[in-house]
Amino acid sequence: MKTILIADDEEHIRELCTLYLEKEGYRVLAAEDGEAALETARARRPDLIVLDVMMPKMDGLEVCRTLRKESEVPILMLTARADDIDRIVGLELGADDYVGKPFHPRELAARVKAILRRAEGESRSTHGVVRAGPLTIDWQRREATVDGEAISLRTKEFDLLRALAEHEGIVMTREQLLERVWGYDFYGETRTVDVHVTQVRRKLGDHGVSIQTVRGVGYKLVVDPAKP
Amino acid sequence: MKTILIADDEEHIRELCTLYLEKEGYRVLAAEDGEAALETARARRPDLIVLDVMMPKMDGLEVCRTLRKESEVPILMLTARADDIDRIVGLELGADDYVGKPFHPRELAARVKAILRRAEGESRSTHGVVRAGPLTIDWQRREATVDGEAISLRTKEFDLLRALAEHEGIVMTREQLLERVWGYDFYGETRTVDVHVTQVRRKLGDHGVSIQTVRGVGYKLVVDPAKP
DNA sequence: CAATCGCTTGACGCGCCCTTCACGTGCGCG
DNA sequence: CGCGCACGTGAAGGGCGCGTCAAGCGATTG
Repeated sequence: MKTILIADDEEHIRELCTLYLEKEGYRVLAAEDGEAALETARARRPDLIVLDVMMPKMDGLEVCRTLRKESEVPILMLTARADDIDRIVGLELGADDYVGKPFHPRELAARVKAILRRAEGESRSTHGVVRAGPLTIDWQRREATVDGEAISLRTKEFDLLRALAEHEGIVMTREQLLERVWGYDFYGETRTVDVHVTQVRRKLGDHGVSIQTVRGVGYKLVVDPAKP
Repeated sequence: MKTILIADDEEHIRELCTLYLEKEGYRVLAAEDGEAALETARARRPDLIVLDVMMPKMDGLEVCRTLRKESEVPILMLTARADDIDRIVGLELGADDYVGKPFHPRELAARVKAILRRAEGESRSTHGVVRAGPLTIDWQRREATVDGEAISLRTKEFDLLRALAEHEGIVMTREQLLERVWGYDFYGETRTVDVHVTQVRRKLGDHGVSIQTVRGVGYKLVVDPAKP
C-alpha cells in the first residue's frame, strides 16, 4: 500500500483530499505547515508528497527544494499562481506535477495515480508537451501548433490555451482561468477572459479543435472527432 | 556505479556537491587540498574529477597538469576567475569543462552527467562543441563561428550564447540565464541580460540563427530552416 | 599611474498587447 | 414571442516589457 503525505494549512482541504485518496486505496498522512511536512516526510518516507505552495513557517517551494536534495520522492505542488508553474515543474524545483487551485479532489487523485504509475515505470516521454487532437502545446519552446502548423500566440493567449488544453473537455470557469493564467491577485474584469478567448478562437481556425462556450459557466476545449 | 572525486578546500561546497551528485546516483569521494586530490585520484581511480582552482598545497591547475600526464580521466574545473578559463580548457591543461564560481550544484551535476555521457560514447568529434544550424560554439577553444566565420565575443556574451545554444529552441528565462552565466548569487538587475543579448545579436548578424524574444518570459535561440 | 576594456545600470522611447468600454447579437426563459 | 442577460467583438488608451545608448566604475594592462 502506497503512502501519500499531504501538506496544506487549510483543514478542509486536507480532509477532502484524505477522503478521496483513501478511497483510492492510499494511506494518507497530513501536515499543516511546511516544517511539519518536512519532519513527517523524513520520518515516514511517503511514496508521494502533495505540497501547497502557500503555507505557514516554510512555504511549499522551500520544502520542495529541501526535499529534492535528500530524495527522489515524487512531489506534486498545489498552486494558485500561474507564475509559479513553470518554475515548479521546471528543473529548478524538480516537482513532478502541479494542480492549480481551486481543484477537484478527483483531479488530484488522478494526478497522484498518474505520477506513481510513471515513477514506477518509465518517464518523461511527453515532458512539457500537452496534446489535444490536432493541437500541440509545447511550453518549453512556448510554441503551439495545429495540424503541425505553428500559430503565433501572445503571452496571455498562450497561457489561456494551455490551461484549457490541460483540461480538455472539462469546463473551466472564468474565475479558474483568471487564477490559472492571471494569478490569484488579479482584480480586473472577468470579461477580460472573453476577449482573449475570441482572439485564440480566431487563431485556432477550423481544424477540429475549438473553444466552446458553456453559457453561464465558462469555457471548455473540445476536439471534434469527425475531423481528420 | 560511477565514482566522482571532488576537490575543494571549502567544506560546505564539498558537502553540497556531494549531496547533489549522490542524488544522481554517483559515489562521491572528497579531498580538501591539491595533494590529497592527487593521492586519492591515483589510489581510487575515479571516473571523473572535479577540481577547484584555488586550493592549498597544490592548486587545481597543477593537479590537472599532473593528472593529464598520467591518465585520460575527465576533469571539470571550478574557477572564480574568468581569466583562468582560457588556460583551463586550452591545450595546456586539457580540462573537459569548467564551471564558474559561484555555481549552482545542479549546474555541476548537469555538466558531470554530460561529460560522462560523452566519455562513454568516446565521440571526440563533439568534444566541447555545441552546434545550432550555422552556429558553432567550441567552448574548449572558446571560439564561436557562424557560417564558418569567427565572431569575437566577450566573456559574458560567450557564456550567454553557449547557454542558449545548449538549449536550442527552448525558452530560457532571464533568471535561468543569470543563474547559468552569472552564478546563483548575482543580485543585479535581470535587465542586464537584455543588454548582453543585444550585443550578441549584433555580432551574430543575419545568418539564419538568431535570439528570439519571448515577451514576458525570456529568450530562445532559433535556427531558421529556410536559410542556407 | 594612466589608459583601456568590459560589465552594469539608469534613462528614454517605442511599440505591442492587455484591458476596458461600448454596442451588437443570440440564446433561453418566462 | 419578446425581454433580459450572457456573450461576441471592434476599437481605443495606456501600461509596460523590451531595445538601445551612454555614462560610471571596477579591474586589468602597459
